[in-house]
Amino acid sequence: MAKDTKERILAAALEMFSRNGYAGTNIRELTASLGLGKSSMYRHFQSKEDIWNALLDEMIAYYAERFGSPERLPPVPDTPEGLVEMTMRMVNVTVRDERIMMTRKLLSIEQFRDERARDLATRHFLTGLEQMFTPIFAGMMEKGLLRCDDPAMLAFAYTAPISALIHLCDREPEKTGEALGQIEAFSRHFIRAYGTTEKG
Amino acid sequence: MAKDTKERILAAALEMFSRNGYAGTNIRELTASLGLGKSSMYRHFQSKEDIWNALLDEMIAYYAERFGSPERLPPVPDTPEGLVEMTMRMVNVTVRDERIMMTRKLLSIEQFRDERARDLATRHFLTGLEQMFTPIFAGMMEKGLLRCDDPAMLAFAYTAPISALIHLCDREPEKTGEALGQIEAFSRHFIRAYGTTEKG
DNA sequence: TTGACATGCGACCGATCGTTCGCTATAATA
DNA sequence: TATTATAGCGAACGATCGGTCGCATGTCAA
Repeated sequence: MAKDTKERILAAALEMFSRNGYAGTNIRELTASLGLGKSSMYRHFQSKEDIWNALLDEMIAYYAERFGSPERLPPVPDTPEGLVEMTMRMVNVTVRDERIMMTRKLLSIEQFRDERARDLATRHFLTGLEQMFTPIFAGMMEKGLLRCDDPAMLAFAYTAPISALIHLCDREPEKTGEALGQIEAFSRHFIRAYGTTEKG
Repeated sequence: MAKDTKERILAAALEMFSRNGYAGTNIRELTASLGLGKSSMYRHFQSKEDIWNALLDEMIAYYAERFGSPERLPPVPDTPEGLVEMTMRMVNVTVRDERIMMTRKLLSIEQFRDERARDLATRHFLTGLEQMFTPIFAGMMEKGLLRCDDPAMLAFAYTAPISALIHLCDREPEKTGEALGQIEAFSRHFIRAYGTTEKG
């Protein structure tokens, strides 16, 4: 029961922090949204800032588990179209998953205030995707699916535009469908530009 | 004197909002940073939110004047290297200019809370750069400097990675030098990938 | 049954928030 | 000069903030 409440508080904190920011969130609202008294929160956390730190711990651990482990790497596609499919599968998850979306929004809001949030933001928005796609592109080059080039540079050139459109989905959810279409179009464009065969 | 104070308040608001967010800023600190009494602010603005709205007005007008007008478009480069030079010139300005940097940070923080901030964020981070580079790339294609392709797609593929690295500079200013190097490297890579000649 | 512990609650605390008030000094207008 | 508007100030207001306190309840081991 206690453990459950603690997790529910963290979930509510993620939700409210990602909407209103840390400073814009008060614990009365937060606990009330769980049908909990204001003071009961202090049975589980020492302070508001303690919630923040615990939430960051959780986000960092979640990211490491979900995106950081090497064995979690998606397989190298066998065809150019396989890259598109893999990309769209990943993007669809990352855009629709409420928890991941709230995490991105929270990091956007708090990246300048907290050092750990700053580091996690860089990983979420930039280096993480790049590091994930570098070995994939290296593999595709070995298979002769992509022209030989610096795989890290290609990974950056591929993931940064996709990341920009994911941000657009966070900011303007009503454009999600349109953005997903743009991502797919960009992915095919990318293959046309860097691929070895003429047919996309 | 009055006009001057009003502008100084707006400047201080941009500075503090971009550091601590709207909710994380209090007017006592804000006015104190100007050597002004707490209550004097209300001679110039009706409320804290009024400051916010006036600041947004200013940011929107500033963006339109500085980046929105067609006559402000940079000329089409005559060589591939000219694109790199033009890019680095623009990026250097946009990364070092305190006001533009604070505007980006503010938009990152407040994009989910305010509709006008949301729209301006999309323009700042995505569509603005794209629209600026689309005619440039179209011109470079006409000049035979780039392979014929969809200039809008190329503009997106070019500006989104640069935008991502500009965000990195905002988030981790100590990496600015490194990021500028990466932008230049990416720019040359882009020309190698899409250009018509072999030499970068 | 009893004692200890965990978990919940409402009342309350001091601090801080945005904001208003009454007052003064200055500068422009008549 | 007399008047009026402007712009500054500190004190104080009510509301809300994060956080504490004492108490009630439920669970479970002894």
